[in-house]
Amino acid sequence: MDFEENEKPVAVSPAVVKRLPRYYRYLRELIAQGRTRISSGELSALMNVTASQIRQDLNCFGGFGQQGYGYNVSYLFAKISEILGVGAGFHAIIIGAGDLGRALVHLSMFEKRGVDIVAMFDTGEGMVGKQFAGVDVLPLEELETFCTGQKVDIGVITCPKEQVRPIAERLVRIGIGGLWNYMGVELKYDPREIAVENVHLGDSLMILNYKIASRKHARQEELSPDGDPDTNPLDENDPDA
Amino acid sequence: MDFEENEKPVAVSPAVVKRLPRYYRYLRELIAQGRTRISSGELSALMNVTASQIRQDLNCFGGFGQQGYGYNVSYLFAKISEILGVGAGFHAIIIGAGDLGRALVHLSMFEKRGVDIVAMFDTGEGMVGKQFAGVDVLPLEELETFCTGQKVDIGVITCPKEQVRPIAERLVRIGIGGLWNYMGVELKYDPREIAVENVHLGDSLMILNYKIASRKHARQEELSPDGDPDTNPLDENDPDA
DNA sequence: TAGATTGTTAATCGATTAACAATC
DNA sequence: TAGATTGTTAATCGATTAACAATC
Repeated sequence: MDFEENEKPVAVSPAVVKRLPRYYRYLRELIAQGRTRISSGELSALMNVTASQIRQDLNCFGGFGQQGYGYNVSYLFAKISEILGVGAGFHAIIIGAGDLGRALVHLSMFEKRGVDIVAMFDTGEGMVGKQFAGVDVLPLEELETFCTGQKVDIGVITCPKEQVRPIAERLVRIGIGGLWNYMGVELKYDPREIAVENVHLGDSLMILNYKIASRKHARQEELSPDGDPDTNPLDENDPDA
Repeated sequence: MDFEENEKPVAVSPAVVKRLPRYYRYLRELIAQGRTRISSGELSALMNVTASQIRQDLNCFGGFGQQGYGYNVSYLFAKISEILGVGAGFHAIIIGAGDLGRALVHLSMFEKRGVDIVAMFDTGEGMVGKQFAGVDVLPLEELETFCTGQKVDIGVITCPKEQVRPIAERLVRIGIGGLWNYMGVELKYDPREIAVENVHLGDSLMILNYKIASRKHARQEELSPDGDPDTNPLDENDPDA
């Protein structure tokens, strides 16, 4: 339970939160396969994490299992879905109808997770008035009018870098629930005021670069004799990272 | 240096590696501003991390600073760039010329980080032969021919989910350096065989969802003065479900 | 009941922060 | 030199894993 006896909410550690979507994916897959029941041991083998971690993680939110039985797959999936706000009926708008914004609106990601894209916004003459995946592109000036006329929870930021901060500011003023920021511009808001999730694609590319470059170095080391058998061989099994 | 005296490579912790791209961005910005010198203390204030962590992180790779002076910004930037493989002249191909692939090829991300996109691949009649951002879309059958005829380091995977595993397999066989996987399909390879970096956009959206949803619950807690202290409701974070 | 497996506490491990001696 | 600030070791904190009693 994430409430102590005095009913004060206890923050779930970020490490745990980061793992939740992965549980969600695996459980969805298990349901698709018709599994009705699974133990932490079986799930651990499947996901390459310890059974202990699975039980510990799930117990941050409540006792979802049953001793001697394991977990009921659909019940557990329902619980995790609920925790992750799937089915909360969140509405999103996309700011920027450029390549990235248009790619996002076409992906099934949002609807698969119960998030409804209700509008896109752009300044460019070329884009305003068009439709992508059935979503209208509205002029940026109408942002406030639109958002007061209808519930909007998430602002997806894909506009040019220079506009990121002013637009974030406008969305905060509107009282939107969260920002999904793709532009690599760092936004500093009090998390109690607005939730921010940054997608740093460039950072991810750099990390891949690093892995490739460092593997090359390691290889070159391998070739030179010195090879000492009792080294631990870069043992990184983290499939997700 | 990440080599000990005996020249054995010591694995840098994933926590440190994840932070490197952020240092890279801040240093690039400092250079743009004309800064020539910075101390760990100043950088820590700027980046909102401890000075201790900055010094600790940088020292995994070598002594880049100077006591009593701090760090030379361009030197440090050059070092981090090198560690991250910027300027290593990596070549990338994009598998899948759908919305996502086309969005990626248009972003300046790759060239800004010294990675060259040398081709896109697709099966669809509609796409093969077209050009996006000056990059040709080739038929998927030519994957092997193309990659043996020219150095390719990175495969960006944006093709349909069902094709992800077979295509990854082909790229591994070709001996490509790393995969940048956007499709949320988990790939399990020995990191010594191929580097894999997964971009789970759906997971990121879920985490944002979680933050928004849990903030709402916290708010509601604030409002209700004090719940019944000794109830153990399995589900108090279930106002809407 | 006996076997299985959770929920949970305790032990271990890793990562972050603090402190300070080295040194520019 | 004196002041500043690194590089590095030691202390703290948090997260993961192991162990086991509770219990289905």
